[in-house]
Formats: sequence, C-alpha cells, structure tokens
Amino acid sequence: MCDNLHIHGLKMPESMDEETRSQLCPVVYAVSKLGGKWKLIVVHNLIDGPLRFGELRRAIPDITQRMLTLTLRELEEDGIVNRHVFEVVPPHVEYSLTEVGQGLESVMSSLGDWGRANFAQKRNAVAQTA
Amino acid sequence: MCDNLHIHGLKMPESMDEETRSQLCPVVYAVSKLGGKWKLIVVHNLIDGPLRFGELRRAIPDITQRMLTLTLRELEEDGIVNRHVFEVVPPHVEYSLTEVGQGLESVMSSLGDWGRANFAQKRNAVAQTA
DNA sequence: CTGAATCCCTTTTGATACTG
DNA sequence: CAGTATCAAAAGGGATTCAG
Repeated sequence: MCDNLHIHGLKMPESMDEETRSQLCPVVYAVSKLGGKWKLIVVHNLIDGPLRFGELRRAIPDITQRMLTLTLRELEEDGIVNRHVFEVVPPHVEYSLTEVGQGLESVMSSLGDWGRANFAQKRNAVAQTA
Repeated sequence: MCDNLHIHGLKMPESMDEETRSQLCPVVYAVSKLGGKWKLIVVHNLIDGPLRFGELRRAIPDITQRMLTLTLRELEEDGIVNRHVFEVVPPHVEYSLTEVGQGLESVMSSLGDWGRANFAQKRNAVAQTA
C-alpha cells in the first residue's frame, strides 16, 4: 500500500517531520486531510449533491455553526469542497464536492458497507433471525 | 447511503442523542469508531499482518507510547484489533486485525487510491512529464 | 441566511518518569 | 518489551453575541 517506502520496516527516515513523511504514504496523507471530527461527515452529506449551509447544519444536528464553518473552510482549502456564493439577499451559499472530493465516493461507500455489515445490525438483527 | 433515514432532509428526529443517531447511519457509525487521530493509521499498519507493540511504534514514528496504547485499547474494545500476549520474558505482545478489522481493507485501499491520485503526485510529477 | 469574533471549558495529546 | 501514572500543554469544541 505504500509503494515507495517500507513503513512496516525500519527504512523510514526518522529525521523528517510529520508533514514531509505523510506525503510519502498515500494513506497517511489522506488521513491527514480527512482527520477532523467532522470532515468525513460533511463529505458524506455532500456526496449526493450540493447543499446550502443551513441544510448541512440541519443534516448534522450535533455540529455547531462554528465547527461547520471551520470544517468547510478547511475542506475548501484542501480542494475537496467548492463554495458558491449567490449574490442575493438574504445570502445563499451552496457547498459541493470538487472533483477531488467526489473521488472520495468509493471511500465513503466502503465505509458505509463496513458500518452496515458490522455495527448497524442491531436494528434488524431480530428481523433477520425471525 | 443512509438506507433508513433521510439525513439530507428534515426527517431525522433531533431529540435523540448522538450515539443513538449514529447507529442509524452506517457511515456516521463507522466514522465514530475510526475517528481518533491515530486509529486509521494503526489499522493501516496492521493490514499486512500482525505486528508487535514496538514494531507498531517504529512504524508510526510520531505516535507516543501512550497514544499507541490508548488507541490499541479502543480498537480492541470495538472488536477491530486482537491483542495476543505471549507469556514469556521479556514480554511479547502481538496485535492483529480481527475479521471486523480486516473488513476495513477496502476502506484503506480506496483511501490510499485517493491519496495517491490527488496528493502524492508531487514526488514524481516531474518524472511523468519528462 | 451565512458567518465572523469572543470567551471559556473540556478533551486530547505530549513529556517524563516509573514498573513487571 | 510493553506497558502505567502523572502532570502540563494544546487542541477541539460550545455558547453567545454581533454583522453584512
């Protein structure tokens, strides 16, 4: 999975800093971009299409306005999310995935498969055995 | 992706707490299990097979002993990682993925694909155009 | 409606020292 | 080797207020 260094071995130079090293392993780099508490959840909610700020907020009831703003800004900086401002009053701002962000679709779907297979069975465990 | 509720709509009952709600969406649930700063990195390093505590520590140079211990304990609690203690001196403890943990392989590989495609090009961008 | 700014608290993480 | 304990620092996050 790491095609250019042996992260499992002893070959990685320990002198380089974290950011430099993360660029050597695609997985480590990906995790560094998606690591926040809310990033994957926001991406997940944008997979099906653009949403407005308020729509995102309602879709993720536990996120605060502040955290949603911060998360969206970081995703935007990393080229994962697009921010489209409609110049009207009242303001209308739409968020969507960039091409890079849409590339996460298979990540999200395998994550969903895993969650469904391993944890979400409680809902219908009875139904299946009945 | 959420087959049992409309997370994009207004249908989600806002009264339930976060844990209850997370179980309604496989993606949200998965993220809640893998959300920590180090969890995916540790899983990533165990994909190819069991590793000892010290091997993991060397494979993840930026993690502290303490965080590695905490991360492994949580992964163990969640049934993602197995802990196998060899009763010898000096101590020998091996960590491996459970079946549930191995189910994350496609997640890790699509994460790696995404990282490789979008961020890790800096290394050989020149080589490709040359 | 969207979001910036402030204040303040909680959780997470790191450094260090110690142990079977 | 594989941890645990303790303390301190930092990051994360919430509540509220204000603004275009």
